[in-house]
Amino acid sequence: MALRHAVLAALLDGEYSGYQLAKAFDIGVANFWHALPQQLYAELAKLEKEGLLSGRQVLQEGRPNKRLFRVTEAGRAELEAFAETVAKPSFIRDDLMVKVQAADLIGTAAVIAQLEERAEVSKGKVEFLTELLRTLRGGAEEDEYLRHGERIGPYLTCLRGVAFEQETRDWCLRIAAVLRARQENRAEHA
Amino acid sequence: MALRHAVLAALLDGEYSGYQLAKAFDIGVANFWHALPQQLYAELAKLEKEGLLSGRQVLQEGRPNKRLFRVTEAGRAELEAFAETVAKPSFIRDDLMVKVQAADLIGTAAVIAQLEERAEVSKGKVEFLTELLRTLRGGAEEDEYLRHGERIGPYLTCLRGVAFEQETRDWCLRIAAVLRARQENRAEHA
DNA sequence: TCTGACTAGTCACTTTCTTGAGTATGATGC
DNA sequence: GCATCATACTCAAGAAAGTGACTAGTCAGA
Repeated sequence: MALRHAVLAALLDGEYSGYQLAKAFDIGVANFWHALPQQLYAELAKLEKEGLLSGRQVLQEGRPNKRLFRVTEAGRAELEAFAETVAKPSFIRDDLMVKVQAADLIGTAAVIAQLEERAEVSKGKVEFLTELLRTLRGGAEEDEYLRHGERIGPYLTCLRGVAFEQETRDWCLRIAAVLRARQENRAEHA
Repeated sequence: MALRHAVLAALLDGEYSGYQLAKAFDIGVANFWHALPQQLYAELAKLEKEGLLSGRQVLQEGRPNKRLFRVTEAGRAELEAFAETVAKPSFIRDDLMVKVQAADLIGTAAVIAQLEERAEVSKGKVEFLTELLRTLRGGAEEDEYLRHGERIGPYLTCLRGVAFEQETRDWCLRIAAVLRARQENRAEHA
């Protein structure tokens, strides 16, 4: 049971449909939790059945109807209890790093290309998240916002997201350069 | 199919038993792939059956016998093919960040304590990994090692691990301070 | 002498995740 | 005019991962 808490935490900020929640997971929540839309729909249904969320149907014209969910008092209590439990260590899985681990014993050309591609993606995310941070804090300075803003949770996780993506970008570029240099070096000595 | 490649990449550095592999996963591989011993044993068996690994029994005295595995030519080819496929985006899950996301709508005392605890853990990892890096590069300077070292894959992923843990530590301490300040602020105005 | 940690695994069960497809409507772009 | 994208989901099957318990001998320390 783990996704449930990520969903509850994401829904604290308002009423969302499964579809909107999936978007939110792509944008902000992705900084600390990865999940596919199908999982979210399933989890929402389960949480509603358990009374941690309440859903209501919203009829729409010109587009499909939707169900909006909000966290119930029981849901909030569940999160509260979760916050007290010991946190598991953070969990990472990254294909690209597996490839880098193997790098000198397999061909590196493809890996270099992928590192540079990932660096580009991360750069895009940094820009996007930086903009998102600006939006979240409104006109305020960061320090001011962190001291007196009402809802800083999403801002804080987003800060971490920016740092992570920045790190990713730097690392990818550095490693790509290292591998490229070795490739050239080998070519010279061949 | 994903753990298999992490296992193959980890085994490139020599012959390991399942038990040793589990250790390796705790130390270096944990920087990019998380897996439990039971999964590893199961995966080793599967990979052997498919011919990507070959295992041999080693009889021991004073302790249980063990099976050592090495990557076969087919295994290397599999990794080679894997390196060419597009890498999935990195996959993160972190309980602690879920708690921070919810932070201002639930009690923060426990979260602050956990942030500080995690910061300590990360500090320990930074120290450990920094030492590991020193060992890996022998007496050489980093630049020199990266240019001419024979096997730099594990070093490169380890570099990333250090950066990640350092980042984690900084973030945890900063967020803990922010949350603490808000707590005190509220107490004053109450 | 007993406890607990280390080595070296195995087995069974359950939950979770991923993959891939299907449904339906409206708007937007070429 | 057709294709594709956006909204808004649902379903099923299969692969992967996680949980917990169990075996069994050795060695070090209280």
